[in-house]
Amino acid sequence: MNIQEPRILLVDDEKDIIEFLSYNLKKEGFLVEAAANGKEAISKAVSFKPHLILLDVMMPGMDGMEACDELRKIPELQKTLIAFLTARGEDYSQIAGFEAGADDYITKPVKPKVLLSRIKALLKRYGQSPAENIPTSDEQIITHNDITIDKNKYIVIQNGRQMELPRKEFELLSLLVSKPDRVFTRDEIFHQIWGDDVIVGDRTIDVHIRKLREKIGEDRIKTIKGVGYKFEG
Amino acid sequence: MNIQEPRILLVDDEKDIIEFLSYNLKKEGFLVEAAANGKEAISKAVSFKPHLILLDVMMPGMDGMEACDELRKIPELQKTLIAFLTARGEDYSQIAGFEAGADDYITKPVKPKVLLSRIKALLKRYGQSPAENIPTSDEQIITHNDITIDKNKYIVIQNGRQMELPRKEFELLSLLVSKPDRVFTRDEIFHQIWGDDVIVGDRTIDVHIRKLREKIGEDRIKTIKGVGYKFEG
DNA sequence: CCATAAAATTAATCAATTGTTAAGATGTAT
DNA sequence: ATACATCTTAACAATTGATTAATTTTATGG
Repeated sequence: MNIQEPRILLVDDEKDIIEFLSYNLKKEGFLVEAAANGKEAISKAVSFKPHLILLDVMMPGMDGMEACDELRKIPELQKTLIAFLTARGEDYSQIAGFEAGADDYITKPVKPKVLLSRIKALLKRYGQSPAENIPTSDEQIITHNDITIDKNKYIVIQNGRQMELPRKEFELLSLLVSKPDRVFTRDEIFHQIWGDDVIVGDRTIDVHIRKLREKIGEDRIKTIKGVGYKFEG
Repeated sequence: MNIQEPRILLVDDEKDIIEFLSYNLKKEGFLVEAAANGKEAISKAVSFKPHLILLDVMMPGMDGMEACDELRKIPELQKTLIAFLTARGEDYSQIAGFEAGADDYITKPVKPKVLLSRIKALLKRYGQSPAENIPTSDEQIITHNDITIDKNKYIVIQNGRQMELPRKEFELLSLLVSKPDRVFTRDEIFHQIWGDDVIVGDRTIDVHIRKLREKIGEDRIKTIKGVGYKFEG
């Protein structure tokens, strides 16, 4: 059986609460990440792909309800559960309308035991077995928009067109696509693909980038001058 | 639980005050060390690596402002918060300009409760609290009001509009936005962005500031003449 | 209110980084 | 061994970004 810990994303602006919850959840074997506000929550949710998001309703900036709205719009998070954390006695009137987006409510303060049973119930109820459709981190197949990279077969598929890339080009592309939009510095790239002790000239990377651009399209890999390259989604 | 207490370095030449503050802070669970003058402050800061330094402005020998200047040049203390302690009614004229480098002001005499809430607010605001242990992913995102800076993607988002800034401009903006309303002296800016050994003319910073203002709006970066710049929230 | 130093502005110049191309080196399969 | 693919390098071009220089504007203390 493919046992993988359920991933939980905590979103709360109060560090104390994050810490408290985090400690208790980790102790139970959950993988936990935290975000301090709505924006952070969204970006972390995308990368972390949690099974469950515990979302504080009242937060500065983008609050929990807005955040929930945004989260619900993200395709990859369609099956992700969202539970609202509300302070006891908090004005329910505005929250009520948002029942729609939330899978559960949990009132703070909450005892660890209660929290855990609620979470387990939630995960069980919706049969959210991680292996189902949520890509795991060590996945051998990376897909992003029109591009799919199969590290096992060593092939790249773009719009159904299958390509075989030379090793270096393949590794370079895999690296960039593994974190779309993230900038990889030249140093990082050297370190990842050539290793620490191989020394190659400055222009080597450019040439590989050049060939990749020829093959997958000129505008997919963006240069950030003085910094590095990134793959654009 | 493995919580690491925040470390606070007190710098004041009056023993009474040190004792008074020290007692109150320790009672709240902070780790406290003391120094009686600027030089001592610097050497203790290096070894103690405090999260926060409470710095008396008026001291014999190297005074608080000088000390602050020196402290800001030490790379390991880049994230350290510095709050000035000023005697009520102290000649503000010279201090005013020296908002530079300080993250907060506290006027003496100060009631323990007030001091504590100020300290907690500071630590919370800049996320230097002990709860920092929570594993953060490799995302470095600074958000302040309408502006979000994503260092991984090397982009700035303002009201949903995404911009790509050249390296120096990006770094300069990141620096200023990292501590809104805090004044950064030109010296500090040079140290942080150009490093110690690069020498460039005086007007270089102005030009970069100019370009930033063109891009993010004229009134976001404020000039404090004779001192430096700050990003306004 | 003026004198003065600091900062803003603008355009021009300079510097650094990356792009491009082709050739040669290295490796690999038949 | 030969042919082919891949990787790297070198030389130069192109581009972008950073800095300076010259001038005007602004802020501040006397």
